[in-house]
Amino acid sequence: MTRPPTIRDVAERAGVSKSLVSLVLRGSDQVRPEKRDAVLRAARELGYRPNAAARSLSEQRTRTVGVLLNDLRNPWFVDLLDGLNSLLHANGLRMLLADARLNRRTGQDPADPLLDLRVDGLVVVGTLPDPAALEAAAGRIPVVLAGSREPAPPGADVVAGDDEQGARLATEHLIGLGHRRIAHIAGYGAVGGLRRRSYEAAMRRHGLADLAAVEPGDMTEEGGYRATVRLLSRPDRPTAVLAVNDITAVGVLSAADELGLRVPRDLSVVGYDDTSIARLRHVWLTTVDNAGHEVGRRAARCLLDRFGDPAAPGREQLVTPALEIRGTTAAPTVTRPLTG
Amino acid sequence: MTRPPTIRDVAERAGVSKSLVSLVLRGSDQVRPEKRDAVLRAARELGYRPNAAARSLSEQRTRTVGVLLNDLRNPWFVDLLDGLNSLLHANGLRMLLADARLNRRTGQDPADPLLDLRVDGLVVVGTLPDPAALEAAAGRIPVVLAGSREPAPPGADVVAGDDEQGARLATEHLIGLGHRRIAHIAGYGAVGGLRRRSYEAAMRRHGLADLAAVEPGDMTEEGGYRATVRLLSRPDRPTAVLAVNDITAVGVLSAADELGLRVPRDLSVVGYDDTSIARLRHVWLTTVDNAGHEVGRRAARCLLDRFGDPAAPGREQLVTPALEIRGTTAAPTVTRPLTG
DNA sequence: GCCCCTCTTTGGACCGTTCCAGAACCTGTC
DNA sequence: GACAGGTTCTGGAACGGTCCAAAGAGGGGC
Repeated sequence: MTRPPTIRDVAERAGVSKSLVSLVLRGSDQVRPEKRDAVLRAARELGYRPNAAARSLSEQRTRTVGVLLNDLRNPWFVDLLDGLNSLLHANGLRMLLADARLNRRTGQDPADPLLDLRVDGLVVVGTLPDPAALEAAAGRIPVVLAGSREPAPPGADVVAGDDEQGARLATEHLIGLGHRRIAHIAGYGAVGGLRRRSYEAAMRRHGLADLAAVEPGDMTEEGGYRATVRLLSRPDRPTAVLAVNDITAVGVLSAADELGLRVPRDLSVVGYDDTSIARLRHVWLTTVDNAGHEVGRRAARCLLDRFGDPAAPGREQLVTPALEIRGTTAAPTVTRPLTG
Repeated sequence: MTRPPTIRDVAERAGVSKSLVSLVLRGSDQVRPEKRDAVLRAARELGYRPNAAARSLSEQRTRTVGVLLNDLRNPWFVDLLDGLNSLLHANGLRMLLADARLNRRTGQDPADPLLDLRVDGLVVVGTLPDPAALEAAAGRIPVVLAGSREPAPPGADVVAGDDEQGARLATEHLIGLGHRRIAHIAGYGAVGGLRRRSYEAAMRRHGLADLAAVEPGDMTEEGGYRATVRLLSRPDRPTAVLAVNDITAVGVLSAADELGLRVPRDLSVVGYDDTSIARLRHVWLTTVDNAGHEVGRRAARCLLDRFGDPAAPGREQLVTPALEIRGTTAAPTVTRPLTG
C-alpha cells in the first residue's frame, strides 16, 4: 500500500545525506565503514530497491541490452541467448527480450518498445525486422545481428555461424560415407542461400555436380515432408538428403517413414542447427551444431567493444560449426546406380 | 552522435511550451488543431521518441508487465504468451520477458531485474522462483501465476489448465479404447501431483485401481525413456501409457521403438500439453491441449482487473483442456490378460 | 594556535517527463 | 466595455536517482 522507499528514506533512517547513500550503494570506498554499515542496514530494514527508471534517467544509460527475437516458437536461439547472457551479465548488463512476431501486431516496428526504453544496445537474433528502422537505431546505439547473415545496416556488427563451412561439412560427411545422389532441401533468406550454394559447391568439388538436386522448402516440417515426397518419387532418387534445418529434416524423416524407407539404411538425413528436437532419442538426427553459445558470447563481446568505441566500423564474425553425427546417417546400402 | 531530441527540443521547434507538447503527444483534445499539427510535425522532423524512463518516473508507472519464464527451452508457454500479449497490448501495456534460469546465475532472485524496473505487474509462467521473494512482490504489485498450480502467495491470482480434467480425459480416452492396463509416468511439482492423482481417480472410478501403475519420471525425455523400460520389462506390462507431459511421452516412444513395440498397435501413448513436438508428423502424439492461449488471456484479464482493484483477494481460475487425438492411441490388439 | 592537506560528507543542479495551478485568450452577455 | 465562463496554453514543481563543487572534519607540521 505504502509507496516503496526511496534513497531519501534510507538516508533519513541512517542519519546521513542522500548523496552518501548513493555513494554507498554504488560501492564507493571513500566512505567510513560505520556509515557504510548504517546505510546498508537502513536499506535492508526498509527493503529498499533502487528505481531503475530514475537511475537510467540520471545516468543517461540503462545498463540494459534489448534482444529482438523473431519467433519464440523456433527455439534454436536458446543457446545463443545463454551465451549472450553470460557475458552481458558478467559486465553488469541485463537482457530484455522482445518477440518481434508478437509485437508486430501494432503495425509499428517491433524494436520500438526497446528503443523507447533507451536500451544501451540491441541484439537482433535471426531474421531482420524492418531494415529501415534498424538502420535508424544503428545510428544511435550499438546494434549486433546474431545468428543470421542478413545484410547489416552500416555500423552494425554481424556474428553468425559459418553456414558455408557447416553445409560443406555435412555434404562431405555424406560423400565420405559413400553417397553420391545427395539432395538438398533448401530454405529462404541469407542463411538458406548460403547453405544451398555451399552444398552445390561441395558437390561440384567432388565431381557430383550432375547428381546435385535442390528442392525448395519453407523451413517447416510440412515443407520438408512435401519436398521429400517429390524427391523420392523421382526415378533417380537420392540416397541422402541434406535439409536446410532440423525441422525440415524431421519432415524428411516423416516422409521416409510413410514411404516405407528406413533411415539410415535406405536414406541418410542430415539437419542443421542441432536443436533440441535433433537430440530427441526418437529423432536422433545427424546435424550441424551451429555453436549458438559461442555466437552469443561473441555478439556480447561485439556489443561491449562497441560501447568502448562507438565509431568502429561494422564487422562480420563467423563461428566455426561442428558436425554432430547421430543416428540418421550411414553408408548407402543401395547398389550404385549406373549413371553414378 | 548528438543526443536524442527531448520534448523541449520539440517545443522549441514548434514554438510552444513543453507542456503543450506533452499534451499533444498524450492525445489531449484540448489543443487547437494548428498547434497540434505544428507539434506533431516538429516531433516527426526531429525523430523524437519519448523517453520511457522519464515518463515512468513521472507517471509512477511503467505500463509494463514483467513475465518470468522458468525455462525458454521448454516451449509449451509460447501460446500462453501469445494470449497474454494480445490482451495486454490492447490495453497499452508492454511485456518484458525474463528467463528465470538465465538470471539465476547471480544467486539473486530472478524477478529482481523486473522489480527494479518497477513493472506494474508480474506474470510468473510455470514453476515458481523463490516463493518468499514472490510474496514480497505480491504485496506491492499484482502477481499472477499462469500455467502452473503452485501454492500462490496471498493476494496473487492463479490461472492454469485444469489438470485434473485433462488427465481424466486422457485416461478415459484410453479406457474407452478398451485399455485396462494403463500406466502413468508421473512428474513432480503441483502439476505432476494433480495429473497423477486424477489418473488414479479415473482408474479407480472404472474399477481399474488394481491395474494402475505409476512410474516416477523427471519430465524429461530421458526420464520417460527409462520409466518405460522399467514398465515394459514387467511381466504384466501395460498396453497404454499416459505420460505427464509431451516430452516424457517422446521418451516413451523411443523406448517402445527400441524394444520392438509398434505404436499404437502394441502400445498406446498419450502426452500432455500439445507442444509443437506433439504436432510433428514424425511424432503425431495424442495429447491434452492445455488451452495455453486462453490461459494467457485470462491471466492478462486478472492483471487488468487487479489494476482496478488491487485489494481483491486472490482467485484461482481453471481453463478446460481438450483432448487432441492423433496417431499414438488405438484400441489394444493384445488379448485381454486373465487377471483383467 | 594556525595553516594546509586529505579524507568524508553534503547540498543542489540535472536527467526528461507528467501534472497542476493559474495565466492568457476568446466569446458572448448585459 | 466590463465581466463571466470556457477553452488553450504555460511555468514550475514533482518523480528518484547521479554527479559535482564545495563544505566540514581531522591530522600533522611549524
